[in-house]
Amino acid sequence: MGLDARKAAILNAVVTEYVGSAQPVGSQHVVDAPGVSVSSATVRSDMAALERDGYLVQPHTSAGRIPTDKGYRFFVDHLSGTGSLDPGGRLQVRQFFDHAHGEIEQMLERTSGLLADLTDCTAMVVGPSHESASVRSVQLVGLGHRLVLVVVVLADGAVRKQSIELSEEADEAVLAEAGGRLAAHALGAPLSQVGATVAPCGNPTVDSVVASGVSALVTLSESVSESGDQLFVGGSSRMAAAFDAVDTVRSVLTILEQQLVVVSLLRDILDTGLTVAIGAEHGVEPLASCAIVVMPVSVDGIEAGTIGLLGPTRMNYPLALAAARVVGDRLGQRLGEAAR
Amino acid sequence: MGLDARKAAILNAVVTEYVGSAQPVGSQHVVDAPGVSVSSATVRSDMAALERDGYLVQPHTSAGRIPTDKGYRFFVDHLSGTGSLDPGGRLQVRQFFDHAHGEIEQMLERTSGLLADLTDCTAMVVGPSHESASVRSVQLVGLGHRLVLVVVVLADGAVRKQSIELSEEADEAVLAEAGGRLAAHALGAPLSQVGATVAPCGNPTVDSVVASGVSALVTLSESVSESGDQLFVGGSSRMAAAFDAVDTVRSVLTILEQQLVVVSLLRDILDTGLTVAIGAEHGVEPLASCAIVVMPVSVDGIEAGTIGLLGPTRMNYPLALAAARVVGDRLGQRLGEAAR
DNA sequence: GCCAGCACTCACTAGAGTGGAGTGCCAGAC
DNA sequence: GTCTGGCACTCCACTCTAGTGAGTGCTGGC
Repeated sequence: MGLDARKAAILNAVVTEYVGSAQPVGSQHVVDAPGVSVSSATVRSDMAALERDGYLVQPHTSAGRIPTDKGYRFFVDHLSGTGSLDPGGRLQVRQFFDHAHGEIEQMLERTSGLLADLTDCTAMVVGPSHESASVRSVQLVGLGHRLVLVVVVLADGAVRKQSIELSEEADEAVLAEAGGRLAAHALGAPLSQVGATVAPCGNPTVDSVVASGVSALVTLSESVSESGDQLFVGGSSRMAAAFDAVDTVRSVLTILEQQLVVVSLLRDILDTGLTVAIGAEHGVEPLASCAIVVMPVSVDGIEAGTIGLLGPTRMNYPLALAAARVVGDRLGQRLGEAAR
Repeated sequence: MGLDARKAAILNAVVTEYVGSAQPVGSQHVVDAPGVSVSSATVRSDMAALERDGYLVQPHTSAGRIPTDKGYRFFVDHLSGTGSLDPGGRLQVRQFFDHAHGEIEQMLERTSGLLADLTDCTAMVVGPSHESASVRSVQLVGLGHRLVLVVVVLADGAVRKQSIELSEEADEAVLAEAGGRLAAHALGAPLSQVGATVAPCGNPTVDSVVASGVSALVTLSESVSESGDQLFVGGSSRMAAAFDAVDTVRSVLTILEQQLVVVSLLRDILDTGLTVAIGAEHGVEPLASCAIVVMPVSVDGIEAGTIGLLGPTRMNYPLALAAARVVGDRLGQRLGEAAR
C-alpha cells in the first residue's frame, strides 16, 4: 500500500484534475503538477503501475486515466492537513451564523441550504435526537367538541403533539385535573420510559381522560423513535448537475426522498468510523457513483446531530471536508449557545 | 375558435398519443382514433389547419405533430366528463385513507407521496393556513438556566413554539404567573392580532417575563405569515424521468426547493380561477415546459389547503385531474372528521 | 368534401475516413 | 537502475456521405 512520493503526487494530480474537468487525465496534464518533476514517459509508466494496483482505470486503451474508488480513498486519506474554505465561503458562513435566528428546525433547514451553496453538493442535516430527552411539560388543550390535544415539551426544547378524541366532552376543569395527573406521571422521564398505566384517582371522567392521554404519550413515543430524527435536505437540485445520466439522477433523488434510509445511512457511516464514504463503501447500490462526507455536530462534547454532503465520487473533497468541518463547528457552537 | 368535431377528435388523438409516446404523431397514427373515420390524407389536411390555428406544431417539415400549449389547453378544457382512476389506483387511495393515522403534518406529507405514486408526477400539498386560527393556549415552559419556551396552541390544533432568554432566572411560580397573564392577553384572538403590550401587574420580575413572552408572540406571528403555509413536496425524483435534458431537471428542482415560490405559484393559479396551468400560463419561466394541476382541499365548504401536481406539459391530464380530485376529496373528508 | 397516389423533405442511422490525444515499449543517456 | 526521447500503435470523436423511412403537401378524380 506504500506508494512512493512521486506516485502519490501523480495520483493526487490525476484526482484533482479529474474532479475539475470530468475528463480522463493523460500523462501530459500531470507533468507540471507539484512533486512530479519527470517526463511524461515516466509518468506513463507510473500511471501503468497505479492502474495495476487499482488506483486508476482507463475507460479504454489510448485514453487518459480516471481514479477508482480506491484512488479517491487514497487521495482523501492523504489530504495534506486540514483544508480551509476560500475567503468568500468563510464570509458566507460568518454572515449566516451572525444573522441566524429562529427555532432550531428552521436553522437546520437553512444550514442545509448554506452547505449546498458552499459545496455545490446536496446537503443533509440531521437534527439532535430527542429520544433521551426527558419530559418537561405535559398539557391538555381542548380544541372543541371531544377533541383534545396532548402537548409535550421535552427538556431540549422539542415540542410534540398528539390529538385524541374523548368518548365524551370534558370541561376545562377536568382537562386541567387530568393534565396535572399526566404531568405528574410523565415528568422527568424520557418519553420512551413513560409507563402505560396510571393509578386511577377515583373520578371516572378524569380517569378516562388520563387513560387516553397516556395512550397518546405511548403513541408519541413510538412515532418519535419510529420516524427517527428530523432530516433536512438542501440543494437536491445539485444532483441533477452532477451526472449526465438522467436515470442516475432519478435513483439518487429517490433515495433522498426516503428519510429513514438517509438517516440510517449517515448513522452507519459514522458508526464505521468513517468521515468519507466513497462509491461502494456505504453499500447503498443506487449511490454507487456517489460519495458522502459526514461530520458529527457536537454540543459541549456530546453528539447533537450530523451533517452530510452527497456528491458524485468526483466531488471536491477538500472543499466538502472543509465546509462540513467549519459549518459543523459553528452549528455546534450555536446550538450550545442556545442551550446555555 | 370552434373546431369542428373531427378536428377536435384529431387533436385529442394527437395529445393522447403524444402523452404516451413522447414522439411526434403522424397522420397515420390518428386514423384509427374514435371520431376520425377518414383517410390519412384528410387527417393531414385537418392537421395542417390545426397547425395554422396554433394547436399543433411540427418540429421540422416531414415530421409528425406535437401539441402546443394551446393544443393542450383545448384538450383539457374539453375533457369528456370527469375521468376516474383505474381500479388499482382507487384501491390504493382507499387503503391509504383507511390506514392513515398520526398528526396532520405527517398525513399531508404522506399524501404527497401517494399522489406522486398515483400520477407519476411531483406532488405538492399545502396545509391549512393557520393565519386566522385563534390562540387556544399559551404556556411558558422553563428549560433550565434562563431559557424559556413559549408554546402556543391554535384552535385548529397547530402548535408553535418560540424560545426566549430571560435577563435573569425565573422560578416556576413566576413562569406560571406570567404564563397566565400572557394567556389572558392572547387567548381567543388570531396570533396576528395579539397586541404588543400588556399592562404591567406591578411585580417587576413577572412583568419582565411577560414582556419577553409578548415579543415572542409577535416574532411567532411574523414567522407564521412570513414562512407561509407548510408545503410538502413528494416524488420530486419523478421530474428526473420526465425530461431528458438534465438542465431542465435542475432548474425545475431548484424551483421546487423554494417553498415560498411554490406556495404562491399555486395560490396564483387558484386565484386566476384555473385548475390546470399549462406551459407559460403560470408565468414561471423555468417551468415553461411543465404543467400544473391544482385542486383546492375544502373541509365543510371552507378552503383548508391545496393539492398540486407538477409534470411535463405532456403529462397525463385525465389521470392527474382524477387523482387530484379523488385524493383532494378524501383528504378534505378526513381533515373534517379529525376536526369534528 | 373526401381520397388515392405521388413527389418531396428531412431526421436518423450506418459506414468510411481522418485527426488527435493518449498509450506502451525500447534503446540510449546519466 | 532510473529516467528520457522517440516511435509505432490504438481507438475515440468527429466529419462526411449515402441510404432509409416516416411523414408531409399537393393534385386530380370520384
